[in-house]
Amino acid sequence: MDHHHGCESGGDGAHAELEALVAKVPLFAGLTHEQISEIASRVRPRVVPRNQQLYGAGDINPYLRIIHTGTVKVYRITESGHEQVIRVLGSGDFLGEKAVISPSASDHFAVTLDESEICSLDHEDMRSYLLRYPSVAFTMLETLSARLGTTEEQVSAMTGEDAAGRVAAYLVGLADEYHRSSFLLPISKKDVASYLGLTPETLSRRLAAFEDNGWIHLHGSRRVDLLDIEALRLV
Amino acid sequence: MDHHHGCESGGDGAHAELEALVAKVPLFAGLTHEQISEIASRVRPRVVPRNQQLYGAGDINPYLRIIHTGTVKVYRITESGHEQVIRVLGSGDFLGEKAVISPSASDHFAVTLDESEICSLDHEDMRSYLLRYPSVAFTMLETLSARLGTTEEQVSAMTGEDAAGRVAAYLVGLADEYHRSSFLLPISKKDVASYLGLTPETLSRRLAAFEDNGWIHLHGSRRVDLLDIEALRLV
DNA sequence: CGCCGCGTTGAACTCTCTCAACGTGTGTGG
DNA sequence: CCACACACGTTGAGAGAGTTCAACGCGGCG
Repeated sequence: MDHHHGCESGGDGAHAELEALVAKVPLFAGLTHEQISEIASRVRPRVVPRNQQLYGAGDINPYLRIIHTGTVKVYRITESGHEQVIRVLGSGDFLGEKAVISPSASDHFAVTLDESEICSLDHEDMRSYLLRYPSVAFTMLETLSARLGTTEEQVSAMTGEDAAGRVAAYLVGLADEYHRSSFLLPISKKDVASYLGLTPETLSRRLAAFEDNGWIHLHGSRRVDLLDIEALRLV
Repeated sequence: MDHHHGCESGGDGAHAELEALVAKVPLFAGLTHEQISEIASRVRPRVVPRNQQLYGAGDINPYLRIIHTGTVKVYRITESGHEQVIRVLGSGDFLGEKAVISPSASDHFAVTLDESEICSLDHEDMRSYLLRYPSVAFTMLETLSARLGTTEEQVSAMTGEDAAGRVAAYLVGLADEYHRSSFLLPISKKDVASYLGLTPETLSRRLAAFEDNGWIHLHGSRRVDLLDIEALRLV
């Protein structure tokens, strides 16, 4: 009983372990034990090292991937060669749903930022779950709908807010998400800049200005303390 | 058989008409005749005059709306009072799905641009169809996934392309959609500017520059002829 | 027929990007 | 374990693109 890749050492033990993992995935919340078990039997768990590309533009990527631990960055390269970070995924999130829903070559890239545990599901299997288990489809609708809302807000922010406004909103958003006013940036400042549609230089200047105003405090290259959230909310 | 406005005047005739209407909606493609009939019996058709607001930010909007004819503009007002056009809907499109999927106050506005025939579905009913008819949920997933892709591209375009590039891409996109190099803008130039994240002044200047280059020809306030699509594709 | 909003044009301003140089830290290989 | 290298991050100065403000012509809806 020892298989090669990572996770699944033992027979029943590993399977039970895998079921527990699958049961924790929000996408599969609300399924019965049997249904979870069925899915777990077809899932391929894997430990992916840091900085590994999961797929790139042009790839036909046949898997829905679910992140158990770690972080994944999804980005796109524009025609002008400019890198645009689309979103950052963490525990419980999934990616690759587009390939499941409407198979076609991917137009973006996905890379791990930390060592990550990721489960892969063949898209034929996933399709069958979507059609057989309405709650899975419904949860996926919830997720896509929420993601669409976020992306639409991003569009508004790009044109409606200036650099300072976007940076401030981003920091306040992180504080809300973590329920803390001191936190580590989930991605490098370079990537934050890309996500906000700014150059690294501009981001650096805005952060420096916020610090001069006494609104934030920067520590090391990732830690941020928000000292005056109200001031930041007012842009 | 003369009904006032398509709606619910007569008995069977009107119902059969309504079924034919529902059967044409992409969202309900693939359903059996009985299922279509069930949905048709719960649908509320309505003719909406031009420039009528369907719902606004803050409203709790309990309907999924399906557009049979006409055009609807969906937009958002940013904190700074800036209007941002999110998308423009036409025949076969639906809106209000967010209220169905995760009920909450709307954060955007929807207005008719032409007189439009629009069917409303109570969100409890729609929820039940989503859970009972997997193909409906799947089609909705397809739609949301495609819309998400479009919106993500919009984000990239906002930061990766300059004004000329966005205007050119928009014009070429319309030509592709209509399969014609001469067409009418679906919305006012003011709204086009908002959609592209520009001021009306900048849009006007870019269009004038394209016309000077002999790439396009403007006629009246809405008609556009593309004279050199290749030049436009190269930005 | 009149009016309001759309669209256009002009000129000045401001914000961000670009280019460049320098400091830092992180990961790697000797 | 240390040294080096490369990518990240910061700071400065300059240029360019889009916005803003203002005025005016035009057209469509009431």
